[in-house]
Amino acid sequence: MYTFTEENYLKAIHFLSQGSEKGATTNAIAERLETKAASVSDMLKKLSDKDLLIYKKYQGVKLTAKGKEIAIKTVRKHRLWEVFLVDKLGFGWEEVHEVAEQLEHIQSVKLTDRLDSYLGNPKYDPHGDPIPDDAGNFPKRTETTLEECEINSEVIIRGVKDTSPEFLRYLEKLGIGLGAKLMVEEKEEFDGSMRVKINSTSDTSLSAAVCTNLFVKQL
Amino acid sequence: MYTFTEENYLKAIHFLSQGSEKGATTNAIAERLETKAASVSDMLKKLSDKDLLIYKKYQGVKLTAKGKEIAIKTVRKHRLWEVFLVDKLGFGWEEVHEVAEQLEHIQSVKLTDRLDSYLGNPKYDPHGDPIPDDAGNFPKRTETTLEECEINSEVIIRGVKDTSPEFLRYLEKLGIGLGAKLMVEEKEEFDGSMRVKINSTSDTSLSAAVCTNLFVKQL
DNA sequence: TTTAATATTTAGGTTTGCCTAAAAAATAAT
DNA sequence: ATTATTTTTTAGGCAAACCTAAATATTAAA
Repeated sequence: MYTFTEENYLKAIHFLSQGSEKGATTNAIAERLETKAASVSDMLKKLSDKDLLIYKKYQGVKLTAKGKEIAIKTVRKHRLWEVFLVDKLGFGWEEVHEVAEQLEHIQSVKLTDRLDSYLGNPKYDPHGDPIPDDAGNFPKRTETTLEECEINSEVIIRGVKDTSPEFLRYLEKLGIGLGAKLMVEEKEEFDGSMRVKINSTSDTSLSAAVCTNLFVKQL
Repeated sequence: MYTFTEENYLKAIHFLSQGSEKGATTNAIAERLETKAASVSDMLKKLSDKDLLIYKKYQGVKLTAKGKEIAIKTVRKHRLWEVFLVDKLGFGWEEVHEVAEQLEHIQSVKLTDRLDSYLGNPKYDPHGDPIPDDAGNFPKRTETTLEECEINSEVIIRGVKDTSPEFLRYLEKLGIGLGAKLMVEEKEEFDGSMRVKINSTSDTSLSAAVCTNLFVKQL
């Protein structure tokens, strides 16, 4: 029905529109898709003709209901496949994205639905990102970051904001994975770093850069 | 590394070269890929430039070692995914081909290998077709068809020559699946049909068209 | 063996998605 | 408010993979 490229554009625009009212800009889309602004302009015209987005020259774009639906369906597939790769095939959470970028374009409603139930209808992917259901609804999400936590609070790692392999590998090295328990022991005003105990064992100092990228649930 | 289209051409040529010494003809490739002969000519030139096949005008084509390797790797992925769909997700054997046509192009050696062992290193796909191993070697195969069997012989269904959904659904209706046991009770000289008992229960007459398309193993 | 039929290739054209370079619009700075 | 900068769009082109129509080879038939 839709090409890989079209789905990728819709997914990027969906992501970039999160929060902002104005939608996504040409340049931002180009950067995210690692292509040139001129190519994006081209493509926006085509997607607009297909009623997948609203496009007025120089004014950025917003997805239509149809465009949003396709974007969310693609995200759903991406995240379900990530769960599959980690839970069933034993991949590390830092190596699933690339493969899921391919698998997300497989067209078969039946496949997606069966996969979903085969995996036990997971609500979050291996990075803690929410998986929309069949109807496109995202599960609610605790969006507290570690940075916001008080001294002496105990928290469970629920997700990461930055999902780059570099960051994920660093967390791996620290022994911080989804579900890990952290105990906040100290907060350094000077640089925003925090001293935490990980899974009741090792003591580590986490930079502010790390703390702001960790979603947690208070215990 | 290679496009979907390239992989599909190589797979088609590999299939059409089975047995015949002369390789595949332009028309046969066009028919199999549901495209036009002119498009095939175009593509053969390109694949030849990439040293994936040997092409001399008007003389048909043969795959090079490299081309053959890609074709077999694609077949391997296709068949592994078919096993996944049937064994893990409960798809019917007549509906997996279409989805596997998409999944076979996913590029990730790790994925293929992990999938293989997750499925228990299967030797045959849901239609009884052999799955090449990591190195591209096909498991040996009993290529007896039901048609060749004598009266009173007992056989197990091992595969189908025709894998069209129509045929597979008809078999389903007859209660004939992979592993089913057949007892040959009668052979009709007139039209080549055979009267068989299926799984020690129902008695049915199978047309010659059906018999020639069933691979069996003698008990 | 010459003609007829079939198979294959060439020529020229389309669409998709990308590019660079240049023009135009929008935003920021003086 | 005019200039400078940045953003976006247009113009013109390219490669992949397809198409139709016409030309050329090959094979089969008379």
